[in-house]
Amino acid sequence: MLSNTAHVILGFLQYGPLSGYEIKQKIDVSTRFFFAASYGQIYPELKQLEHSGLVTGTAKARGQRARTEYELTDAGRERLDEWLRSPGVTLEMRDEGLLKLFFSERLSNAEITSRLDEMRLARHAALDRLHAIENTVAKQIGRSEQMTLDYGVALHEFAIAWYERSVAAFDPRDRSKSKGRN
Amino acid sequence: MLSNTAHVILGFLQYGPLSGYEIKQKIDVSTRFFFAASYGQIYPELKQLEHSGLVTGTAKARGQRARTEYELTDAGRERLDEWLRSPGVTLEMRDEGLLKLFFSERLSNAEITSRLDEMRLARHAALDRLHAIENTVAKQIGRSEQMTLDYGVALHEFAIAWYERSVAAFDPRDRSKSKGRN
DNA sequence: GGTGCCATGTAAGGGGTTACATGATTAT
DNA sequence: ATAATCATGTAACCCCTTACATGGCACC
Repeated sequence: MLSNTAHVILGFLQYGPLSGYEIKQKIDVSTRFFFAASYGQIYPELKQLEHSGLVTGTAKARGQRARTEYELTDAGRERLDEWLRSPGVTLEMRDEGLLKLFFSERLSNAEITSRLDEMRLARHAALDRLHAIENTVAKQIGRSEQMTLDYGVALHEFAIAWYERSVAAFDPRDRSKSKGRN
Repeated sequence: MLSNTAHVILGFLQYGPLSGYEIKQKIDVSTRFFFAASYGQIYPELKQLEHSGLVTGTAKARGQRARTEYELTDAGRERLDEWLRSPGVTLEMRDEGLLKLFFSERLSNAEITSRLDEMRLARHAALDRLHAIENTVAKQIGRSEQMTLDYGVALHEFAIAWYERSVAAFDPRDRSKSKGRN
């Protein structure tokens, strides 16, 4: 069984050879908001994928700077396709803000609306990052990549709307208090 | 620094003493959809929290069946409050279905709409579980707990609507294909 | 007497992050 | 010259899940 990180690597390699560094960059400007990965994961995983014969690494130094490009083998492409054609099972989320809200029974309305406001601002920041990505790479990405970006935007917007509704429910008279970005 | 799991434990203990088993049960019918935990986490964490003086365990056997009830110490309550009053930082999600969609550039429309349909059904199942919880415990839970349940329902409904819109975008003429639950 | 729930735990392993270490190259 | 970026990697650690192990109790 391959980890999801392994599948992400295979996924990016389907369009052509990449170095570990480049894969990390791609993740940071695309899947990051619903699937992150770090170097500490990527480099060892690449070696293991090579060991299993799903990718091959080729030394492609740039000047004196060492660099290894990886590309899919036939087995790797097959494995990727198999994964893509099977149902996606894991769906996890960890939302510390929501967790705090859940346990905030004893807090004041002001305190709770502060948390909600912070959550809203965090979502706005995430939205900004997505919009920035849209503006830089959106022209060169495909249909399904565009869809996931779209989902991200819609999701954050949904959350923002929900926070706003909740704040209003806590604080029906005073609508002037929410800080910034309205 | 306490882990989120530790905070969840403290959070549940604020309303009265509980055993590890009971904490796990509570998690499964409440925070589970945005924060899960297993026995392998809970029992060791309880011991560590006791070691740090944030909870105290008392043997409360039921007949011959061993049972340890934990309750918050003053330090534990203080620590919980501190956490509740600070901004919630971590917000992660891992959505394997979305990940597959992202890499599905080369798949057929039928294949992609299959994935979307599976995702939709999974969300429906999650919604059913939330509604079941609402019907059983909703009367005895507080305002902020109710809000998080609410969020869960709204979130799944948002996702379902998005999947439906996306399937329609792929398959504008044939609206009859989506399997079940319409 | 078996099934299912109550109740507690541990061992092994997976998956992941953070911090650190090293060095080349490019832009300012 | 120096900061930023390219590029690769490892060690330590954290958090968590799965599987296993044990046994009492209740109900049919």
